[in-house]
Amino acid sequence: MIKNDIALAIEKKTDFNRAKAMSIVEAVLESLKTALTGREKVEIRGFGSFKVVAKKTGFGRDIRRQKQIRIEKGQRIKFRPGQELKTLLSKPKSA
Amino acid sequence: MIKNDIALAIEKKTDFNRAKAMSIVEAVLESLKTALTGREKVEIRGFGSFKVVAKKTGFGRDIRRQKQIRIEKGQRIKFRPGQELKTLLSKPKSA
DNA sequence: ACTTCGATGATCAAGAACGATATCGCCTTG
DNA sequence: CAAGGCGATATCGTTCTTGATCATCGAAGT
Repeated sequence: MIKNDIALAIEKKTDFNRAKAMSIVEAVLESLKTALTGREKVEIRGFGSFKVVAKKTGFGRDIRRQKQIRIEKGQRIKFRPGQELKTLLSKPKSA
Repeated sequence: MIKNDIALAIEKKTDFNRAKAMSIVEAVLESLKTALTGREKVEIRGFGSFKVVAKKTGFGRDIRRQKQIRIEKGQRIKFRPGQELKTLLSKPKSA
């Protein structure tokens, strides 16, 4: 699924045209981006939650030279599915 | 940030009332849920991607009794932030 | 539809997360 | 506003994941 597919879904659920649906989808995504950029935790009941956590992993691998390389620490986004989503995933795909 | 906050953002970006904005947000989330439930990969450029992967972890811990417990295998959702989001997170919070 | 630019995949090592359950906080709803 | 239900947390072991880089596929835009 890509952004366009989501816009299509909105288009069906509302009376907007594709362009408008798309802009709405982007607005939602941008809201999430803004929140996460501010390192704010995003919690959506029934769907899941995004949390920004400091990452401590400090090593990586350079494939060309096959040697370890130092990696700067940074931020990571942790996504945890909510109960509903977990339940849905527990079912055999074609539920 | 919670669902209501996202609806607020939509409310500002459009001319909808809170209720309509909320229903739209839910429509977006439901689209994502549907896709993920079907084990479909969701890829949104600039934001991130969700991928459903089979988890093999098979052991856990019961806190009360402090003993190992068997854990059924299942599905996990992996979220990977896109380049834009990663870039934003690299900046010192109050960019 | 085509072009462009981004995302994925692979690798190796080390660090991190997940897993269940009980409790508390807090989001959600009437 | 109050009540209800869901989500987060902690524990400890095991497994997985990240991390960068290059090529390729695919998403997004024209």
